[in-house]
Amino acid sequence: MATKTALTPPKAAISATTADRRQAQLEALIAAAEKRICESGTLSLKARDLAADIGVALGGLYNIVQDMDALLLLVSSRTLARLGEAAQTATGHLPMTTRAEAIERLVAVAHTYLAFARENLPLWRMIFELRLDSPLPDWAAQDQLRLFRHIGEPLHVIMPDLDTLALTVRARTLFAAVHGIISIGLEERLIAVPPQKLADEIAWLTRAACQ
Amino acid sequence: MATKTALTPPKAAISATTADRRQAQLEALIAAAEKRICESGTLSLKARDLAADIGVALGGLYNIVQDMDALLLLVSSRTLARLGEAAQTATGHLPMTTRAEAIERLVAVAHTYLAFARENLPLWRMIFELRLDSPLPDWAAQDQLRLFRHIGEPLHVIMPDLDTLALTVRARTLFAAVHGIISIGLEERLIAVPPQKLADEIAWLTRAACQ
DNA sequence: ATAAGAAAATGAACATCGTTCAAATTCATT
DNA sequence: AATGAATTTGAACGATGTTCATTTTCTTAT
Repeated sequence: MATKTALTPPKAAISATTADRRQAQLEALIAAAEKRICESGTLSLKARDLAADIGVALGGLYNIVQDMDALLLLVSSRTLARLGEAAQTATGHLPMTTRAEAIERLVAVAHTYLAFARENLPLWRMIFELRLDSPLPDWAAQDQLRLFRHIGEPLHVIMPDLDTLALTVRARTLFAAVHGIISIGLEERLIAVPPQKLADEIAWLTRAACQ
Repeated sequence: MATKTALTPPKAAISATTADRRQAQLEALIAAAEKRICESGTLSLKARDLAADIGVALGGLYNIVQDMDALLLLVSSRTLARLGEAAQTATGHLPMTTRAEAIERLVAVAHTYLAFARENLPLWRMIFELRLDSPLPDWAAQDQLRLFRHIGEPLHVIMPDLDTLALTVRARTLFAAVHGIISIGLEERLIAVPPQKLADEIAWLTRAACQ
C-alpha cells in the first residue's frame, strides 16, 4: 500500500488527483457531520445518513475515515480551532500589562468561551462527550494545549510567583471551574445556574480566583 | 390495572406477596445494574446481561421497569442518596458559627464530593451522563435539591448579605465549579488537573471564592 | 380439589446501529 | 483495447433495546 504509492512518485498529476479526491471526500464528510450534529445533536449522527449526504455507499465511509470516532475527532479538532480563533479575535488585543488588565482579559476569555459554547452548543458538547478507545493522537493534543495559552498568559501576569508547573495546574483549575459552570448551565439541568446569570457568575468566580 | 388492585384490599396477604415480589425483582435489578456499572462502566450495561443476572427472560425486564433509562434513573437516585449520607457523616458535625468555620466546612464538603467521586467513579459519572427524554420526575428532583443544603447552609454564613435567590445561584455556581474540576480531573483528559493535586486545587478555589 | 379466568413471564421477532468484505466497478498503464 | 490494480459497492453480520403473541403460572369461585 504505502510502498506502492512510494514507487510511483513521477506520476504526480495522477497521484495528486486521487489524493485530492480523498481529501475532498474527507472534507465533505466532515462538513456533513458538522451540519448534522448542529441540527440534530451528536447522538443522532448516523453512518447511513452521512454516506447519503456525501453520495457514497455505506461501506465507502470506511475508505475515507477509520471509523465513526475518528470522524468525531476531526470534527472536534475543527471546533477547537474555531474556538481558538474566537478567543484570539475577541481578547487577543486586550492589554495585560497591569494585574487588573490581566484579570479583565481573563474574564473576557471566559465570556468568549461562554459565548462560543452557546453559539455552538452541539459541537461544543461533542468535544467533551467524545470518549476515545485509542489514545489521543499528538496533533489533537497540540490542538488542546495551544488553547491554554489564552489562559496561561494572563494568569502569569496575575500570579507571577507561581512557577511554570504550578501555573499550568492553576490554569487548568480555572478552566475546569468555568467549564463546569457553563457545562451544567447550558445543559439546563435542575441544579444549573440559570442561563441569564451565567455571564455574571463566571465573571464573579474568575475575579474571586484572581484576588 | 390500578382499579383492579384498588378493588382487592381485603386480600392483603396475596396482594402483598405479588407486590413484594415485584419490589424484590426491582431491587435485584437495581443491584445487578449497580454491580455491572461499577465493574464495566455504564456503556457496557446490556439488557440481556441484566435479565440473565436476575433470572428473568429478556422481555421480563420491561415488566419491572419502563425502560433502560428508568432503571438508570433509579440507580442514579440511589447513588445521590449515598452521596448525601457521605456528606452528612463527613461534614454534618463540623461547626459553622464563624465565617472561617463555615469556609472550612465548605472545603470539607468539596473534599467529600471528591472522595465520593473517586470511590464511586462509574456510578458518579452515570449521574451526569444520563440524558432523559422525558422530564425529570419530582422525586428525582427532590433528591438533587436536598443535597444542596450541604452547600447552601455554610454559604449562608459566609455570604450573609445575599438574599435567598442569590444564595441559591451562588451555591450552584460553586458546586458547578468544583464539579468541573473533579469531572475533568477524574476523566484524566489531557488538559486535566493532575489527580494528586485535585484536593489542593479544590481547596484553593473554594477558599478563593469565599474571600 | 378442580376448572376458569386473570396475571405474569417468556423468547422469538423487529428495527436500528456500526462495521466488514467478497464482488463489481472504475481507473491507469501498456 | 486489454490487463491489472485500486476503488467503490451494498448485502450481510453481530449487537442492541424494545415489543408482543404465546405460554405458563397463579388466583379465585364452585
